[in-house]
Amino acid sequence: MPDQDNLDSAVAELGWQAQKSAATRNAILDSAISCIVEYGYRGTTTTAIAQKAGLSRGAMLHHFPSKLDIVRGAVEHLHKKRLKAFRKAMTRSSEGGQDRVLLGVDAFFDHVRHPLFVAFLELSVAARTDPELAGILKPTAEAFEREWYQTAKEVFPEWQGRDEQFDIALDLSRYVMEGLAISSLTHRGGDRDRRVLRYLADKLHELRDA
Amino acid sequence: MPDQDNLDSAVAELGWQAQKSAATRNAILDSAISCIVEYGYRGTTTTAIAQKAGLSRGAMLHHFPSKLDIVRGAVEHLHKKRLKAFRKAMTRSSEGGQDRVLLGVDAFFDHVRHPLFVAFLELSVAARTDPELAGILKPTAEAFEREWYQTAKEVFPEWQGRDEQFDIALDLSRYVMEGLAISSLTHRGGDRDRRVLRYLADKLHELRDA
DNA sequence: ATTGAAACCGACAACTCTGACTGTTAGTTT
DNA sequence: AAACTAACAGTCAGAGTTGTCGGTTTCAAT
Repeated sequence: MPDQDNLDSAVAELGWQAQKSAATRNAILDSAISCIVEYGYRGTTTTAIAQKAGLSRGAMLHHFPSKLDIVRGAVEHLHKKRLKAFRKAMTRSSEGGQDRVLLGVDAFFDHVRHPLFVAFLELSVAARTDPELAGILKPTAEAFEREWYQTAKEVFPEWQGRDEQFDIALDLSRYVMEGLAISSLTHRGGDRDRRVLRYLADKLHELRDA
Repeated sequence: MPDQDNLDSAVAELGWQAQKSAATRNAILDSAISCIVEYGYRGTTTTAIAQKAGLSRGAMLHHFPSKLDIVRGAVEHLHKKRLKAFRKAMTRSSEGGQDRVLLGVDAFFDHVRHPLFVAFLELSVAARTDPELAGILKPTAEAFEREWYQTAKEVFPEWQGRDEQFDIALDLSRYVMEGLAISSLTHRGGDRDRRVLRYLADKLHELRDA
């Protein structure tokens, strides 16, 4: 056991190599997600990932033996990042003492316009015609949904006892948001989008109070 | 002018070759759309299109010199088919004398679960990272949206004078439906989806009557 | 019937991506 | 200090995709 607790505990605990390895792995996974956003899932090549991560293909294939290994890691990586970002945005919005519903809607809207959601959308669509990817994505996506639901329930405790309304509110919000997100891929609806969001917030209020 | 109006007017007007050419082109475009649904846009190869259309690659490339030409044709083809199917479903639903809103919601829901919508979704997502495809798809998608809106207005004349409510109703329906469609790619929500649709129909009634 | 054009077929070269391989440098252990 | 392991780089062959090209069959017109 190398237990010379003196200077850099991270170095001491992991060693330089292990630390560098972890950093490189992170860089690769970040690069993979970035490539998925920039080139699409099927357009993402190992060459591009390595290049954007700043190392050679050979080096990358040392950390992840095959492309599918990278994908596995990237999906997991994305899942964690997305959940963290969602939780952060939601709790932050719930702290502003004003209209919690409205803040939540805005935060959610930001969430589906974030590159991380684009990456997820890209993966979801690709998984439809790629069984291997589907096998990787499906469990993670289901886990995300469960944790997402749990988070929402924690952040909005004032809905307690209104379970059915809360479920409808969540589902409705989610579908509107995601529909909005994919529609914004082709068309740029500014005012009409805002109007729908306002209407949505209005209905959420009703669901909570009525 | 070969005007021997005797038996087959189509043959007489077009000639066997022209007729066969048109039929083959249709088969190719149908095959292309089918491949997009089955293999995804980036996974669609000219080999697969030709095979599914039942002719050789060489023959296909006689009708469409390049893959991009096929894509152009397929996008246009898809646009027409989708609009026709939508109009048909909507007018049919409006004829059933019962709850027109509910029938419309069901028809719309069927529409976004149809393979043609899947193909459109596939193209939309691919276009995000493919400028050439985007250049082809964007004008067509915009045209579809305009004609879709027009159709809806014709089919539901009882909303006349309630333009703002009607716009909200349409946008809301569309986003919920499309969000529902992409969510169904990963998860299979049966009851909860139905509940949201019921809620949606309820709100559409409100928008119309209130 | 023969000539021309259009539909159709198969083979080919150029390109790209992936995974496997060999070699090199840097850090760790004894 | 030596043996060992991990990180990294570059090259290679194989598979797949696209577009081009020459050749064959089928229809139309003179």
